Amino acid sequence: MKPSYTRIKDYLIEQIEQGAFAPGDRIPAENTLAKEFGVSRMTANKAIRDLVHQGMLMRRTGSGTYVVELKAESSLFEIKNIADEIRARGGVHSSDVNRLEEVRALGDVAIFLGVQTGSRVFYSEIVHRENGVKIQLERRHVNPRLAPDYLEQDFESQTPNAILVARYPVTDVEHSVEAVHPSPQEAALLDISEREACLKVIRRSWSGELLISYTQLLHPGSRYKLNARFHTGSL
Amino acid sequence: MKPSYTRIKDYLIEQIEQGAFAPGDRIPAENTLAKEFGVSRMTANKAIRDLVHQGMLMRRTGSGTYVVELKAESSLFEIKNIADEIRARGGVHSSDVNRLEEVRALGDVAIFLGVQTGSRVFYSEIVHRENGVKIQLERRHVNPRLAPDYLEQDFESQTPNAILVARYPVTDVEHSVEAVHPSPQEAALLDISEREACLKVIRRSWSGELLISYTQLLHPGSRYKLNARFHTGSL
DNA sequence: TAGTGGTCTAGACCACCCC
DNA sequence: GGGTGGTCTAGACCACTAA
Repeated sequence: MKPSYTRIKDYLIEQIEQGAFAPGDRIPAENTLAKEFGVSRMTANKAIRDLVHQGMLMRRTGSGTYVVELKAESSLFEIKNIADEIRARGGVHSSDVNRLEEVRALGDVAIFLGVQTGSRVFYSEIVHRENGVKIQLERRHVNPRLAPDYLEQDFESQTPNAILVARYPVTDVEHSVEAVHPSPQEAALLDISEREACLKVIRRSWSGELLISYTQLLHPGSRYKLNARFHTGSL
Repeated sequence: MKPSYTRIKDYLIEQIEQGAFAPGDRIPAENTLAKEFGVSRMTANKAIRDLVHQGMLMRRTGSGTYVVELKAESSLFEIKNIADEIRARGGVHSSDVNRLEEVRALGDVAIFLGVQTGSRVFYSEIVHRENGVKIQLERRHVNPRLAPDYLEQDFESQTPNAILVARYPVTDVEHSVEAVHPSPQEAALLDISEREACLKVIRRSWSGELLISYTQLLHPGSRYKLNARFHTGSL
């Protein structure tokens, strides 16, 4: 038998998801809910308390219990691709494929991709725009064994990330983040000054033991901010 | 008049901090605590529930309530303090306490700390050095209710982070990262040019639902890089 | 002043864990 | 079987908010 507070929780969640209780709205009082569901006030209290704890509701003594306003928390460090991230913010994503070819892995790239220096790897270079504004230069090296047809994909309609993630479940990601100034080439690609501070993110992703890709992301400092939130506790 | 469940909470926190209840230990049962403190079981329950929610205790139905094992820092983006980070690299950490005072929370600070605009909060401003080189300007606002003696700590021997983490298990962290140029004041504090790209990290940390601190970290781009690795899969 | 959440009581029954 | 937490009741008093 399910605890009876779950009936109240489920009801509230449903109303909120359907929009019957919109963000900022006040929900029925503890006493009201208790009466309607035929339980004691402490039981209604537990249902509400759980949802407050979950971040869905907030309470004000003497005033009422309210549906929390949407938190604008955008993408974290997770494997979300930039197109989704932009759409989630309500923006329009577009991109230009600048280069798409097979290259020889040299230096850092070979080391980080874990292949022999000089071996052939796939390379894509794409500029991503949010509402027409260039916000990311993505340069990606892909292990060709894992995605033999990588170069034949349609990158105008899908991002490289989406293509790879669809095929290989990403189990590990490593990031390094630093502030740099762009090279003249990079500045030109992003239409910014060489003087502008940029956020450079280097990402390596694995599927199990396999290193899938090595990616450099360059963002104009004035146009982009990274967000990440972690929950590490036991609740 | 303080609610009576706080007496039980305070007692438990004290015992845990003093080591009387060590990680992994079972604490007295709800009934026992209720009897000893002369309250009803529901009241003892609320005290325990709060500490579970805060991540300090964990419960097992039918077995008991246990002190949570301290999770050593996950190697993520986490709560590692910069002194440990530097030492882990084999470097020598030192720091200068630049400011240490009570200030009024204004604007962003009040919003992000979740306190009333104009209310008093603790503020510390510290420059951290690795092998003598300045690599981080740390500006931290602390919720005074959570650490009333914050300003009396010895920040030359401990970092603010270490002090706070020792007291409150951090369950949630939120970061935002961007590339910026330093203000003239910031440049002076870090001995860098105003032209240098800097990594600006804003971090908020929670213990359960309590917002502990709001911290701004500024790093010279040429001297610092952030690293993070996540394991996300089931593989 | 009426309504709301915050706290509290003194019981109760149950499922679960461990002995 | 005895102890533990999970849930639940039917009341209660209080501080705070809003009208």
